Amino acid sequence: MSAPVPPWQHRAERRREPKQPLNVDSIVVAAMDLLDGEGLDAVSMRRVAQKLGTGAASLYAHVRNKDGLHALVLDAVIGEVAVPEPEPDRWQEQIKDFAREQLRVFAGHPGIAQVVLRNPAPTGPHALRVTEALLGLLRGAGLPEQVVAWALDLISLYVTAVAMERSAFFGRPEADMAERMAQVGQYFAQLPEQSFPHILAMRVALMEGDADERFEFGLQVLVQGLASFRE
Amino acid sequence: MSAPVPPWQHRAERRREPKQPLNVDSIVVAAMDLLDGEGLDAVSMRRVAQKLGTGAASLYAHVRNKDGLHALVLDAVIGEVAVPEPEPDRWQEQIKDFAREQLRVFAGHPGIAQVVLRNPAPTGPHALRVTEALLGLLRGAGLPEQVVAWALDLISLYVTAVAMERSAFFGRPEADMAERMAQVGQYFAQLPEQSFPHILAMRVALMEGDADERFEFGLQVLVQGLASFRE
DNA sequence: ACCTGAACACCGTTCAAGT
DNA sequence: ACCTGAACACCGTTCAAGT
Repeated sequence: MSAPVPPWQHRAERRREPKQPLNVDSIVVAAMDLLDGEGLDAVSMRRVAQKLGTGAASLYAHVRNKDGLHALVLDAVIGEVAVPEPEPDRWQEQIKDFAREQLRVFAGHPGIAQVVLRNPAPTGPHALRVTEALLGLLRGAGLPEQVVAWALDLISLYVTAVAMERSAFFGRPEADMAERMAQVGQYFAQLPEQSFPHILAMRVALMEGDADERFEFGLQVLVQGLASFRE
Repeated sequence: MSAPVPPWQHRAERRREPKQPLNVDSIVVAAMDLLDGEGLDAVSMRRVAQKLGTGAASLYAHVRNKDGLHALVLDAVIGEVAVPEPEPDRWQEQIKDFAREQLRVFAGHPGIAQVVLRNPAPTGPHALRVTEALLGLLRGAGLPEQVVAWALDLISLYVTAVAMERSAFFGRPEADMAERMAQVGQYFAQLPEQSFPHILAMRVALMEGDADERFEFGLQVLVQGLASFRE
């Protein structure tokens, strides 16, 4: 028979938090907290473990490795993407809406786009749901089958790349996008005209438009380009 | 007067290499060697310094930090991109050729595309040369000025994103792209038909085409989409 | 089966000290 | 001005040992 544990020791053992046992869900939640607050670089095995009151080694019983954890976080993020019911008459606008929605969600989790670009063709449950929905939109648009299949990847790639560009400025309030572009504008203005006539002539147009306008332009090019494949 | 250095000590001091003094060029060359052989992740301050027979701290007299070094390497890579003389009659084909050339160069330096996505709008001397040339192509195409300006970014973004996707498979001979796609195909085939009718119906088309065919499809969508803006 | 601390082999960057 | 070693504060992953 062992002596009962005195209460001050009891409390010392669980002083941090209720310390429920580890599981995949709590790991993903902790990882998403770090992602949203500090960006993808903060989602390290050690930081996530620290947030859960344990050591990095403990996570390996629940996730294969850091890439596996990032893939789980990515699917959780994709779970936030709302998908529409197809209305074939307005397929162009629906594709744009879908792309805007996906960009909005990705932009809310800075750096997550990088996981997509490093792990092409995600196959988590939520990614499948979104793929199915986007295929539904494209198949109602009167496009050849092969165009539908490749357009799926092309649209995702465009949205993902834009999302990654945007999160490049995360956590740098001083050197934010507007200021950076102003600096580039100054720089262009003082280039030698003989070597860079086009850049100098286009100097104003090159700086025109905020991030959203540029994204919209790309969407317009995409859907117009796709429409040229209609049968 | 000090005694002359005995020859065995003299040799001991410079036993590794001729050990010419550090400078930016030799640092960039060493970094590119690592990049080409092992990918961007190998281009660390410590590995580059090791290749030059010194310590990481010594590099900071010549480059601001790791991001600065990566930016210098990026511009050196862009220096390999050949640019054409504009022939306005075949602007669509010239834009495609330019994109193919840029992808070819980026693919030869695995991971470099990531530097572009993290540092939008590169302004190194070679980047300027390429920008000037691409603007020349686009301005001869009869597109509105604002379309030319935004198309410049859009084309670069597409090529960069594809390059990054491709280098995701660098150094993994086993899980190479073809095998990965075959696995995805198997996975799609066993999905429940009620939940994923579009994916199942499109299963063959989704797997069709190699990386180059998909890139060409995207180029076609881009130039067709741009052409819809002609005045 | 799950959890842990310690260890291993890495990082980027700073700094005082040397030349 | 340039170079250096050591230090600091981080990494991912493995492993023997615990429960």
